[in-house]
Amino acid sequence: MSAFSTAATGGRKKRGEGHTRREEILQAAKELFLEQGYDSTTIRKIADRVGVSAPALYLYFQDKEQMMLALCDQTFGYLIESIGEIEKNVSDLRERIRQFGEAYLRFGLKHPDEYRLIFLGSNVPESVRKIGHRMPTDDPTRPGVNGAIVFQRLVGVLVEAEAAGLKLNYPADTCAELCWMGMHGLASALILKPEFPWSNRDLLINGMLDMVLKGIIRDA
Amino acid sequence: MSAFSTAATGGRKKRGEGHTRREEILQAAKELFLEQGYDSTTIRKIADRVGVSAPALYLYFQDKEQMMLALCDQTFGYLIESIGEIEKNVSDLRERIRQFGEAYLRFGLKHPDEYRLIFLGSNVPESVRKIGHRMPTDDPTRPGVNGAIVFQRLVGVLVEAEAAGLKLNYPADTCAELCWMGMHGLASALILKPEFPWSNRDLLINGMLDMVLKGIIRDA
DNA sequence: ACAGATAACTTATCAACGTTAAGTTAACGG
DNA sequence: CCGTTAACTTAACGTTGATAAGTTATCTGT
Repeated sequence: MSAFSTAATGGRKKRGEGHTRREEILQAAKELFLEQGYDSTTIRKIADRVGVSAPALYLYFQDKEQMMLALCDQTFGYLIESIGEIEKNVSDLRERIRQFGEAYLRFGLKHPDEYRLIFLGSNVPESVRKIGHRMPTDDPTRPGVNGAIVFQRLVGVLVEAEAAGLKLNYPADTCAELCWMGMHGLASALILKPEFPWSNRDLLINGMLDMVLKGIIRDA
Repeated sequence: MSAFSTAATGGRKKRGEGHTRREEILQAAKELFLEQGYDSTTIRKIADRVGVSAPALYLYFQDKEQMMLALCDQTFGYLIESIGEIEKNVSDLRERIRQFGEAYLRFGLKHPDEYRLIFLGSNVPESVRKIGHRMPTDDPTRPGVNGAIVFQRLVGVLVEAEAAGLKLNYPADTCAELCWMGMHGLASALILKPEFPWSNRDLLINGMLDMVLKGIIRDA
């Protein structure tokens, strides 16, 4: 009776193998979320792609939202990684700030759907929208902290820069907020309105980075 | 049988008075959208508040989305008005740009829900998300152009500023985009994440305005 | 080998949603 | 007072996220 869908993964799992089903569900959900967006990705579509019934998903996730949270944490892990590499490789602090911004931007443009889901809350329940700034101190085991960690790293490098003698125009946290807001403004504009006749993308990126650095760090 | 809801507005309209019903629906929809957001505002809730059945709404609007579009146009009319006043009263062009930015920001913070709906597309169908940049040239009679007009005015003042001798760091349209992106980044951050421990709001606003002007206009 | 126990499912169902079809009522023009 | 039709209503459809309750298959202990 049940038509086998494209990525059905065989029959019932053996005892103790439930976690593999969980990963299959996450994989299918990720594909569908990226293909069709959050709203259009229904529980039933995910279940079909995995090859199980819809209620089976509720054995592994509390609800649709928790699937999204798990996926977002995963994707944002990649951004945290690349930020870690910049911290390791770029010693000049002004340049490090700039590369943070650029990495953030490139990440957003490379993963527009995840970016939307975390930082723009497009068609996502409020609790998902909030995970972009959920603090790790809240409860480090809860999903969704990875979005916030990115911001904390930015504050970190700014504090470090100030300690190293760079003159900031505002307190470090204010500077971090302004920096993030500038980057976020650019990212969200390009992501939300791709059909707008924006001027050259690299010109905008470099312009924004210059603008932010100039606005935050007192000129040498 | 039908329980009269809070704002029920009497019985059936007389012939030719349908447009007043239309306005009642818009008013109820506006209240509910602002109280509960787009998703939570159901057709049935709107109909209840007006005091009619749910399908009656479809006599006046094609669908839920068109109600939102009509409301957004209305609200953005206010911003266009205040921008018009700035154009009339502020002759210094650098100051005019700054006040444009501030007006935009204050407007966004005063009407966070409309802002979200137009510029952030939070829980709104894509066609609603797009009206923030729908060009008036597309079809001036269609609802939703008011969001775009705001941006065009910004381009206008920048072109004017350049003609008047102010030195821009980039082409005028690029400058307008960067300016808007900065303002939008700040507005959307404050609106989407109100529970984040932002530093002082006025400090952020002035900081962003300084940052943008400094980034766009070459120093005198 | 066989009897629970229980992980891993399914089928049936729910209430709520946006929307449509089709019928009803009431106001006006002649 | 009759017919047209604007202004509605009731009933229903197909989908959605989610739950309840039952079923099947695998493992453990004896």
